[in-house]
Amino acid sequence: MHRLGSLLSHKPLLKPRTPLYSLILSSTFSYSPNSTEIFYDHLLKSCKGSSSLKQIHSALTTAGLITTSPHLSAQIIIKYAKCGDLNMARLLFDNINVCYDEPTSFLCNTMIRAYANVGQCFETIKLYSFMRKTGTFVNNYTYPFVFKACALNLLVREGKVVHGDALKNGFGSDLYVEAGLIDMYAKCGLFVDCRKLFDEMSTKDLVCWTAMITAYEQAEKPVEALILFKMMQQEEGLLADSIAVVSVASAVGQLGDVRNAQTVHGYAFRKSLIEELCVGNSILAMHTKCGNTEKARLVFDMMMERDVISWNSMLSGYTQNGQATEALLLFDEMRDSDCQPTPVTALIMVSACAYLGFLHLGRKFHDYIVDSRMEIDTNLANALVDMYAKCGDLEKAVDLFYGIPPTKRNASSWNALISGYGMHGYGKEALELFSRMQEEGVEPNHITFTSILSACSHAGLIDEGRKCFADMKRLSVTLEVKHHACVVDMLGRAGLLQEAFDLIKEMPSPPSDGAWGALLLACKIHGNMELGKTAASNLLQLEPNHTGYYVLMSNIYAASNKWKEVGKLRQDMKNKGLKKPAAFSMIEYGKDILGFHTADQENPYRHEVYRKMESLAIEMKLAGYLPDISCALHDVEEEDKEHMLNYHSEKLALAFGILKIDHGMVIRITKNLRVCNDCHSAFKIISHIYQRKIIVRDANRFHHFQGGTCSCKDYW
DNA sequence: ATAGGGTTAG
Repeated sequence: MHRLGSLLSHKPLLKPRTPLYSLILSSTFSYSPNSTEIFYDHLLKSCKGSSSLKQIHSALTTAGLITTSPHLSAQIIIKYAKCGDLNMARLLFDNINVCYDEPTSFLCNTMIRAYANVGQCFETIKLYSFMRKTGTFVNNYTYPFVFKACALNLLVREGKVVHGDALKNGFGSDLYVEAGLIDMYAKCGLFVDCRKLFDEMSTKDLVCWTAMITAYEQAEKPVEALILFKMMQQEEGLLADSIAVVSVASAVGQLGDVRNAQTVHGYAFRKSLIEELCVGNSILAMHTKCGNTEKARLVFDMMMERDVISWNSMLSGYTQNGQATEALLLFDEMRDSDCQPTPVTALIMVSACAYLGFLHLGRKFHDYIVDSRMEIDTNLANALVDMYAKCGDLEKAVDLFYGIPPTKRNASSWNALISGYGMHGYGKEALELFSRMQEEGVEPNHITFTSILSACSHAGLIDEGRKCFADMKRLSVTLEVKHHACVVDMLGRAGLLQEAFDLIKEMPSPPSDGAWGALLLACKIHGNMELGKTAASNLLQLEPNHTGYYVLMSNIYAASNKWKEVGKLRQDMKNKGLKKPAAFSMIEYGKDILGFHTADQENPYRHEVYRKMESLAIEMKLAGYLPDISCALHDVEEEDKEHMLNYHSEKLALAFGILKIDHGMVIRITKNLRVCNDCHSAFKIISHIYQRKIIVRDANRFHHFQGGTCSCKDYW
């Protein structure tokens, strides 16, 4: 930074020439190549690869053209720069400059461009300074390169100095220079300077508008971006080109605005812009961010060509919209395509496995990453830590975390590990890690606090959770609604229903469905029908079509034998066309993942599994287990309820595990819905009777059953 | 003979 600053403050040895002088220069020396030059020019233009370039280079040297033809020397420098051989380009540049009395602007611009394009700001600025020292005319071609280099390296100070030079030399109202400046100020985060410059421009072209729109979009101010886009169309009558569409699509995606998405899509279609790869990609990503994977897939299927960004966008679109299975299927297609997966692809697929809880598949992707020698950067390593934790293999998650070099661990790395410990019920460990994270100088963020609060809730660490919440207020961390919801959940599960309700009433912003939902769940666990009604009526205003809340409330009524109320809720659901999501449990068996529905009639193992379940029921009773029939929803005889409980999907999966999985092995089960009270008690007893370790994942929490107890100490 | 604005992951 300092070295660059001193470079710029150098007084030029020669007075820089004025624009007028350059005009004279360019008209006097207007260039026309001879036939030899045209021949070599052609050769250079058609040359591909560095070996043929070297051949042409030596031919040019032999012919003595390198030092006598400014055109050809510039062309070969451009070519070397494009091949990434900046050193050779520079060597040529220096040699040529020795041969001429003064370097030419064109050659310097060419060299500056080469440096700017790869972000070598130090060399860019050195060369700019060299031009000024030697009195080489700095022109409207030079500035955009310098600004680009400054933008890429966030060198605001240097950029401002060059900005001043541009103004002094009369290039302040060159559209190319101004667009470069807008972009530079935006990328450096100086939005005020950026907007001021933009507003003060007498004429603005499409590029300047797009640069300003992109500035807002990148700063996650999509509303402002769209306002500006409307102004551009209405006040200036400018029509968006493909780059403008890409930027606007991104803003619409941030808003998740379905209607605008349709408008942008329609525009891109009518103007045939959607046929361009990058436009197609951005429209695709826009739809997935609006939650519309079907539309996105339609765009994807219609694309004439696809690059890795198209594939990655579609894959992540599925994963983020809860269609991880679709992502897995699409990945198979990708492997048959001519697109090679990148570390970003791997990251998406690892998150898909995390979402599904497919440990076996997650391991396979991990192997795949290692086998294909993909670079595992911090992001990918974090995703792997998260995946192993969410798939139930906490030890492996911990291993991988410590494999990340301490200097490379960021907040997300710590968050993945902390939430991992929290999910598995290790609240004390999560809190310890939280302290260590801060000791090592990593700033906790809102996700860290969510993980910590939820860890306290899962482990029943009420006092610690309260303390943490108080600390957050003290540390002036921005308390979000979701943090309150975590505390409501913690208090509620612990049976402190009134305190939880008070917290909801005290919330600074209107309670989210998450907060009321946590309270409703607590009411179900602790059988509080009155408060449950309050929670449910608030919830049904916020989320009238959320099936889960209807089910919870009807569970509460059912537990108190209020069958009329249960019937009413059922009728409401029917009228709205809502269906209770089917309970579904999966168990890992060797390399397979086997699924069980409630009272499964199609499972190939159902006969032996049902037999085993019947004998398990007897064994459990002998060990003192009492069925918790409040978990059976149906308005039927007690005995039948008991019977029905035995066919909950997770119990069937467990019976299968006891039958088929070798005794020393952990039984891993994943359920899409929360495990019910009765299954929870049953699993504890079975873990004791059969001396098995059982790990169950439900709704993002783990239960480790062993020796008759559960890691969650019944705070679940 | 050289130029400015852009898409995926977290």
